[in-house]
Amino acid sequence: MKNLTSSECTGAHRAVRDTLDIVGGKWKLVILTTLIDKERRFKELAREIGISPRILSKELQDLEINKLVTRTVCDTRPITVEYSITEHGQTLEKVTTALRDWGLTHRKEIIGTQESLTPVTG
Amino acid sequence: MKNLTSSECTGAHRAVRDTLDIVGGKWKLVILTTLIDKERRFKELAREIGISPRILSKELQDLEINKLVTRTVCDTRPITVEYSITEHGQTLEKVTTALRDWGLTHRKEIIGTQESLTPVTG
DNA sequence: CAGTATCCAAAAAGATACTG
DNA sequence: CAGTATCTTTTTGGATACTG
Repeated sequence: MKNLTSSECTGAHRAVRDTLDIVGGKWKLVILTTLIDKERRFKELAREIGISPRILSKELQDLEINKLVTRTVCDTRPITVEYSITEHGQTLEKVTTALRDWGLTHRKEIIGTQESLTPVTG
Repeated sequence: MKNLTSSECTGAHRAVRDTLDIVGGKWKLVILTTLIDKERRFKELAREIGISPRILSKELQDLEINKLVTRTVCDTRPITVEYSITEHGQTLEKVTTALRDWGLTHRKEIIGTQESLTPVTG
């Protein structure tokens, strides 16, 4: 048997890190899962998820660079912009599911065992 | 019909956020995947993954609070402390796998399409 | 050895006013 | 409306010296 720690894991570690770098922030998955429902305009997103325009703008740019959302300028008056999730963005579903399932499992594990402490989230 | 954005998604969003809060930092999954191989002492971990003692200490405390690792003081001279991954910690494997798989997929998607930009990680 | 204390840098997030 | 500019705060990570 071999030493997994830094041989076989090298590529795996990087891949895991990649994913976390891309969708691991506070807003990325919130935005994406919101867009799964249906496309939104900039301000709709801002309102619905409660995020300031500066942050939202940055997050959407990041997502667009990684081809997870598309940005479409609509020729209206005034101009509106629609953001949609891409097919590639939708491949994150397995990730989201895994995160959600484990989160639920963890709540049971932690809350079932010790009640007063707050090891979870906030 | 109902407004999915903040009704049906509430629990799911929270669960996803929980997981990211718990293992989403720079080191948590690195530490855990290292410990899957075999248990380590404090300084071994510090050396192997290249992390400063202050950060490592904090990360291990977080992990212990969430029952992902156990801390065992060994009655040696001088004292040594061993950290091991728990069974609960090992249930993160599905999460890690999902993150890794998507990271690999994403590299193909991005690198296959556009070569010069660096939308991935660093 | 295992960890804490102190100090510091960088990144992430947020409030808010402003522009085309 | 869709953003950007500016400023501030919070969080995160890190170097390093020190203690039991």
